[in-house]
Amino acid sequence: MVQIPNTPTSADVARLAGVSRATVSYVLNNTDAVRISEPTRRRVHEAARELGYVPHAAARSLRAGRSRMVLMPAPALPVGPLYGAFLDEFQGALGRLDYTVVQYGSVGLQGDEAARAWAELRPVAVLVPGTGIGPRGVAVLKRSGARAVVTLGPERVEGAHALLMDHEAVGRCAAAHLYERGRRRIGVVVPEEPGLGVCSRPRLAGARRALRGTGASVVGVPLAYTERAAAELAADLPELDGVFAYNDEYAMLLMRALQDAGRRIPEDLAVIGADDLMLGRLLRPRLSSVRIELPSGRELAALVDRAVRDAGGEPEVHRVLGASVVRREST
Amino acid sequence: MVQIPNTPTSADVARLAGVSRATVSYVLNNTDAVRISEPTRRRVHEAARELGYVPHAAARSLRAGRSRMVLMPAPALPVGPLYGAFLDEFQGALGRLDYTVVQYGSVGLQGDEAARAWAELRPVAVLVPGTGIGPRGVAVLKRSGARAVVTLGPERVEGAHALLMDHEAVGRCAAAHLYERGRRRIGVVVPEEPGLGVCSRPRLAGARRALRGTGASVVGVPLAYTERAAAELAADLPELDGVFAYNDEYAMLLMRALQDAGRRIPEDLAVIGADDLMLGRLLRPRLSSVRIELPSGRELAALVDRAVRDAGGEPEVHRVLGASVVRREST
DNA sequence: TTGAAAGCGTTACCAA
DNA sequence: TTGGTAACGCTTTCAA
Repeated sequence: MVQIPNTPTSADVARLAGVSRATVSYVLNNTDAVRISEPTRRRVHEAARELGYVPHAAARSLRAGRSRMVLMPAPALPVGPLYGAFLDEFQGALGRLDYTVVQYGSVGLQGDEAARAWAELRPVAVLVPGTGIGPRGVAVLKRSGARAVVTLGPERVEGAHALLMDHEAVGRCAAAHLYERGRRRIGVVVPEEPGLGVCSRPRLAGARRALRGTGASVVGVPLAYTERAAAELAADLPELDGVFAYNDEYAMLLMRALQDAGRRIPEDLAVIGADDLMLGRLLRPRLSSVRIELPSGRELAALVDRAVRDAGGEPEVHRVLGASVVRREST
Repeated sequence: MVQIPNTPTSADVARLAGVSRATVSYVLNNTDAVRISEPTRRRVHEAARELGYVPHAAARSLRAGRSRMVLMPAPALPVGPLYGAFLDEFQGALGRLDYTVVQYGSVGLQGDEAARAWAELRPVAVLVPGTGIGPRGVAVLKRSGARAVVTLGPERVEGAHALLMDHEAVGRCAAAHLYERGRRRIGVVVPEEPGLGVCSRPRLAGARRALRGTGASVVGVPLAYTERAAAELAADLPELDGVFAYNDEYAMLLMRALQDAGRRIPEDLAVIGADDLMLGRLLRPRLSSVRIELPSGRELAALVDRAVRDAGGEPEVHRVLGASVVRREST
C-alpha cells in the first residue's frame, strides 16, 4: 500500500527547523534585505531538503500579484522543424531571463473563449502564433494582468505588439525568381489543408503583386497533400511554365507527379518550394527553394522582456521572416 | 496614454451586482447545492460581463487544494508530424475530460531539477516523454500532489505508470523483414544526432536480437544527418546487402547517396526506413518502411483520468508502439 | 536576527 | 435564498 503523504509546506519546514515561516521564506529566497545567521540558514535548508519541500508557484504569484509565466498557445497547424528550433531557442532565452514558458494546448477553443482560458492562468505575457486572437481577446488578457501580448502572424492586432510574418515577401521572392528565369505563366500552389490558408493566401498575393504589370500571369493552384491529388493535378495542369509550390513538401509531391507524367523539370516547368529543407537537396533535380528566416528566439525573448518591463508603452511592430531564394536545379 | 486597469476580482463583481462574494461564486460556478434566484443570477452575470471578469485559476486551485492541470514537459528532441497529431488528440481528449493540458519548456533543466520545476506548478498529473525523469523525480512530483505520473518512453520508472515505447520491436520488425527478403549482412543506421539515442539504440538491439542465431550479421552504422556524411558513408560502406536506416528521413538521405555512388536499390542493397512518411512514397524506388503506431490520444487521456481518480493504485504498464512493415520497392 | 500578522482571490461551511 | 468567515500557501511589513 502506498501512503499518500501530505504535500509539505513552508510551515512544515519552519516547524522542523524550529523557526518561523517568515524565516524560511527569507532563507529560501535569499532575501538580502534581511540577515539570517548561518546556523539558521543551514537548519532551514536541511529541513527543506529532508521534507522534499517544493514551493507552490501559484501561491507565490498570488501573493506577489504577478507571475513569471509566458504563455504560448500551441499553434493548431502542423509546424515544421524550423519552428521547433525557434521555439527551443525562445524558451531557452526566456528561461535565462527567469521566465517560465508554458505552451497551452487550445484544441477546440475559439477566439475570445480561448483568450479567456489563457487569461485564467494570469500569464505575465502571451505570445500568440497565427491568427488566434483579436482585439477583444487582447483586451481580455491585458485586463487580466498580462503586461505584454505579442502576436506572431500575418497582420497586427490592435493593442498587441506584432511580429509580422511577411508571407507576401515569400511569394514575391519566389515569383520574381521564376520571372527572372524567363517564366511567364506561373502557378502558385495553395494547399487545401485547413489552417494553412493564413500562410498560403498571402504567398499567392505576394506573387501576384510582384508580377503585376509585367505581362506575366499568376494563377492559384489548389492542391491537397496526397499522391492522388498531385497525380490528377499533373495530368491536367493549366498551361504553366513555372510553379511556386507553397513549400518544399508540396514541391516534392508535385515534382514527383509531374515527372511521372513525363514533364521535364526545369525545361518544361520550373518548380520552386520554400523552407529550404534538407530533403529538397536530395531530389533530382535538386529543388530550388525560398529560404525563410524566422526571428531569432533570443531577440524575441528580449522583446517580450522589454514589453513586460514597459507595459503601457506603444506596441512595437516588427517585420520578420527574411526570405531569399536558394537556386538549385529545378528552376 | 494607456490606462492600466486593475484586474477585476470576484469582489468587484459582487460589489457591482450588490451581492456577496459567496453569491458570485455560486452563480458563476453553477453550484447546485445552493439555489440562487433568477434575478440575482442575472445581475451577477451582467456585472461579470461588464467588468470582463475572468476567474483566477491559481487562486481557485489554491483554495481547492488540487488543480486540473496536466503537465507535459516538451520533448527535447525534434519530433515528427506523428507526434504532433498524437499530441493534438491527447489534448483534445483531456480537454473534454475538463483537464487543462500545459506543455512546459524545460530547455536547460536536468533530471531532478526539472522535476522540481514541474512540481512547483502543482499539476494533478504529469506525462513525461522520453527519459526525462527518474524514480527520485517521480517521488518529488507525487509528494507535491501529482496524483499520476506517466512516462512515455523506452523503460519504466519506479512509481510511475509506464507507456513502454517498444523501439526494439521496430528494429526486430525491420530486421526480420530484411532477412525474409534474403538479406544476410545487415546494417542498422544509428544517427549521430544527440538525443536520438534513446530511440536508435533499442532499434539496433532489436535488430540484433531478431537475427540472433540465424547466421545473419547485424552491424551498427553511425550517420550524421548531412549530405556529406551520407556520401562518405556510401563511398565506403562495409559489405552489406540490407540496411535499416533508422527512419524515413535518414533512409532518404542514405538512399540518395547510395544511388549517386552507383549502387542499385534494392538489387545491390535493400533499404528500409521507419515512420511511413508520405515522402517515402515519392522516392524511386518507393521506400519500404516500418509503420509505427503511437498510442491513441484518447486511450492515453483515459489512462490519465483513471490514474488521477485512483491515485495510489498499482502503476499500470502498457506496451505501446505497434510496428508493422509496409513493403514497397526498396526491399 | 526573528516572529506575528495581514492579505493575495477563491470556495465551502455554517448561520441568518 | 443569501452573507459572513475561514482557509488554501506564500511573502512582506512592522514590531520585538
